[in-house]
Amino acid sequence: MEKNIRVRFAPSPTGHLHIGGARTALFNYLFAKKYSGTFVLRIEDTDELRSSQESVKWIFDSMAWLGLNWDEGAMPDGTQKGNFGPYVQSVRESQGIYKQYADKLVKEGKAYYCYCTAQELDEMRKKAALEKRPPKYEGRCRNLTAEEKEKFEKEGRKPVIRFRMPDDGTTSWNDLIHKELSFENKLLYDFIMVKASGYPTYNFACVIDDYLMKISHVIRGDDHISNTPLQINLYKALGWEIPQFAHLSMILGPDGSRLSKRHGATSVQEYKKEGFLPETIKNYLALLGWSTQDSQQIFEKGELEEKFSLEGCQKNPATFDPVKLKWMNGEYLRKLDKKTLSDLVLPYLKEAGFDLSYPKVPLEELIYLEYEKYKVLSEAPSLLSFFFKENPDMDAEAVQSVFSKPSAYKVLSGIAEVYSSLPNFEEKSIEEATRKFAKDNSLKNGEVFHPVRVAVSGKAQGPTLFKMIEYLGKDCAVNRIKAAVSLCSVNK
RNA sequence: GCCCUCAUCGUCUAGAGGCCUAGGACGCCGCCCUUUCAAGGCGGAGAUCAGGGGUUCGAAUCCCCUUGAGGGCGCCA
Repeated sequence: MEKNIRVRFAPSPTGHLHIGGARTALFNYLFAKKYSGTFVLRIEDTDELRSSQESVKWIFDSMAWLGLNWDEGAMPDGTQKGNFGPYVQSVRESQGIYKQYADKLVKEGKAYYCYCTAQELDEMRKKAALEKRPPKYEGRCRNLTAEEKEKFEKEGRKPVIRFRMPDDGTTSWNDLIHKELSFENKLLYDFIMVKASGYPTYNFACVIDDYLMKISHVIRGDDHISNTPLQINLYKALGWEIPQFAHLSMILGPDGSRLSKRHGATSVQEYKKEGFLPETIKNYLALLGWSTQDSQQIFEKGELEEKFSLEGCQKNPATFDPVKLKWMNGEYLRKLDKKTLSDLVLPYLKEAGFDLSYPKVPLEELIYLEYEKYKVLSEAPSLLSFFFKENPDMDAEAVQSVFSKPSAYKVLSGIAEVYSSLPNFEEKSIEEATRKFAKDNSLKNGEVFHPVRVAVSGKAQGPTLFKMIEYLGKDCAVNRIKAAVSLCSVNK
């Protein structure tokens, strides 16, 4: 690869970091890592109405959580890191950076003031639609005379600055993912560079900044393909070198439409809250639109950074599959050691309002008992609840199916005796005693194990039985079994 | 309406003219392990490579058309 690879992620702070945005950030990050380039974070807050400081913070938080650290750009503490700052467009605007280039283009006749109002534009579009013409701006203000301008100014109209698009020829580029892409200039339109408020628009600010920040590769979503010829013409008008472009495919929801809120969780923050690991999100997102030649699924730490390439990127859109995401999270969760898993699960138990002081054994032991069950961290409370209270919630179905067996009463009353006289209340001795009880009473193991499990945990399914009983402790286990005796429908 | 893009199992994908009677992964089904649920192991179903034309000795792979899907046509980004 060429030297001085510089890429950027340029989110607009109008909400949480979306899963699609996170993927764009990830691909830029991976590309930079792969080629030892520089990853820049630029804040594109030129939407005065929707941008917010809060959103900037959310984006920083999500990026940090995912481990997508940037080498240059706006930093969470408000500073600007790097030699091409500031990296916040509103700040750049206030320094007159955009104005300077807009003025230059106007002076050179490559851009012009347009006095059309929003309402007028709207009417023009409606009329065009009615007449089955493309709804593009027809260049009404392209050649305004000084008198006309003066007249508009007197009316108090605030002009915008439009780029004067070439009338003929074609604009094409060799997209790193899509190969040759080309547009006829006559279909392009005189886009607005500077709004009436003096703020730059996306298409304008983006080009100015990518150039000034020496961005070598613009890696962004497919939805920007039609903006690209506009931007390329701007580069040309300015006489600037055009960067490489790579357009990533979109992420679709299960119904085939663009992933959005109605498909469920879409922000990185929501996935974090649900209990997905950042490693999972990174890995899964990487596989959405990219793959290795051997279709590798799980990547160890650092592997993505090493194996990523634009060549492996898919042109067609990918459907987001929450089921596979969960499977993958389970894979990552199972690799965690006791301590790490426990630290991650604890907040969920706290939030569920559990009495964490109730269990007599270390919490990390309890948590680890079910380690291969978790798909997302938020499932932990329901899996472990019976460890944290005097009387477990009894699952009606389990009670019905297990305690209605003729042998249940005998088993539970008998085993309660066995357990209470057990000197060493440990997994091994509990198991031995339980098996012996079954044998002595000519019962199948299952006939004994099942009712005991339900009696002790309230559920038909759960952790390995004897370890679970040990962790509950003798008193607790015996009490629960005794209490369950009364639930047996056949009393003999 | 116009422009652009895309098209391999339900889903993510491998595949860059013969290695493909199309491979992997998720999900699904079955078996094994097992006190349960998982996890794990093994096996299975599942794609005439959207359809139709070409090119070629030979096409999932190249070309054209059709169809379908997505994106854009904002003083949003």
